[in-house]
Amino acid sequence: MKKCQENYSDFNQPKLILTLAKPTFIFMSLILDNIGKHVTLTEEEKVLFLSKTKTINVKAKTMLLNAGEISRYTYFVNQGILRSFNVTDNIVEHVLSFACKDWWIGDMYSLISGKPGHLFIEVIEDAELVLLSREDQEKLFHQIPKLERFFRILVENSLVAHQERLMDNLSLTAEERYEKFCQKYPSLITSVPQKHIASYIGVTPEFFSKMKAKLLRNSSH
Amino acid sequence: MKKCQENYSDFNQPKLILTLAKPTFIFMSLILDNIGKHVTLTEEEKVLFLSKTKTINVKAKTMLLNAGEISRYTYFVNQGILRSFNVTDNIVEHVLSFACKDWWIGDMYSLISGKPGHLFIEVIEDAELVLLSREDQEKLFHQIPKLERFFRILVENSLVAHQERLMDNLSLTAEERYEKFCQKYPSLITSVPQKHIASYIGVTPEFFSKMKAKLLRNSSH
DNA sequence: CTGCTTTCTTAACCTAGGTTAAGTAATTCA
DNA sequence: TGAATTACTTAACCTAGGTTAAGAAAGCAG
Repeated sequence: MKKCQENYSDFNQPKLILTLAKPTFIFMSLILDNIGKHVTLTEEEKVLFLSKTKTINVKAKTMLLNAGEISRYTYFVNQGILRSFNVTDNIVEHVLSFACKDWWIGDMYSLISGKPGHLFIEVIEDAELVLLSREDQEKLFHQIPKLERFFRILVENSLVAHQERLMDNLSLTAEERYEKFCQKYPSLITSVPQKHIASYIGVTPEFFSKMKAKLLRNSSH
Repeated sequence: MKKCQENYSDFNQPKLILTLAKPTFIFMSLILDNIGKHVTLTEEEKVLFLSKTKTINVKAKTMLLNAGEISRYTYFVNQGILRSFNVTDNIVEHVLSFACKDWWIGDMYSLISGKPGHLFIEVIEDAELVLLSREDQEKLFHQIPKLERFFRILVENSLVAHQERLMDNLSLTAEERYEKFCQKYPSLITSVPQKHIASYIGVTPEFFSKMKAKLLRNSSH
């Protein structure tokens, strides 16, 4: 737990230091494949869609979005790891979601309301991201109705996942929630600081540490 | 807390005892007005949409959906109160959501996966409901793209609400969550059994009762 | 109106997880 | 490489909320 004041405030002046990049060749079709899981676009539609996106490289620790800012972009992860979280009492962080390769992340509240959001979005591991602005997204919904279908399905799935997590938080112990986390995000277990995992499942880093020690003790003997 | 076994099992044989009803005149346009909040349909589109819906009257205590069943319908509430909940260890209920006049409710997981769901949907107060089957809904998405837009927006809003509730559960006390509940559902405070409110905010009925007594004591003097 | 069922309350006791604090291991960056 | 920061662990103590149980109140069907 840390004072977020000091950590995030210096982000305000220099404004996003990032590298505009031609999408790395091996990732060019990752986002199209992702869309292809739910709808089939024509070649022309693919080109039109890609023309509205920007691809950027961002270093670990970059804060892509601060609470209180209006969010314009939805992010698709070609590579790397991000997290979104909020901060209560200026101190305690709560991780809302992680995003790794082939996942989408954004501040839906700010995107749809156009108001300042409550979320921070931070790069945990150097990342290559595809950006889609809400403005372009909505234009694309008119030009390519299949894209609106795609995002409708994407949001439906996300809603179901959030409903399940809500119920899990009400009915499972911290240990059981950790087990589910491990199933859902196996790749993250070792690659993000465990205090963020603790925050995601809803316990303090201290309790998480105690819990993990207990799990080890029980499994080894 | 009760054994759900006895309460719900008798629902299986007689299958939905309900009254097929012409939508009550005063509610005829409630669902159209609701849709009109986000998209504008032509008169023909309205007629087409309504032709795919059924309106029914259901008595309090009817179980519209049991966990383990495949859910075919999304419900819109013209009048009355419903709740959706799951049951863990065959005993403990967790309320996922309430729905009163002008709200939508359904088991999104089962609807989109086509698999048996985990939710029960129960009528708390005699209700008039508009039913839309997933099958018809998807046909309508092709015939009236604006309807797909409407549901995309509806689900986006629902996602934001669920994200906020998730964060609230991680960061607020039971008392603060109750306060938020009162703001969000003022009409329910007195009209649903308070054990359901306790469940919604994530505490036991006993603790809820204790908490309420404390609030009263503090406010009165 | 009456008995039965469901809901609500109260109270004593319990526990999962939080807090504080201090020390140890990793990272990071100069 | 080594000082400084950040992350993790451990342990003693604490508390919000759970559990169990029993009685009171309120709904409701006959």
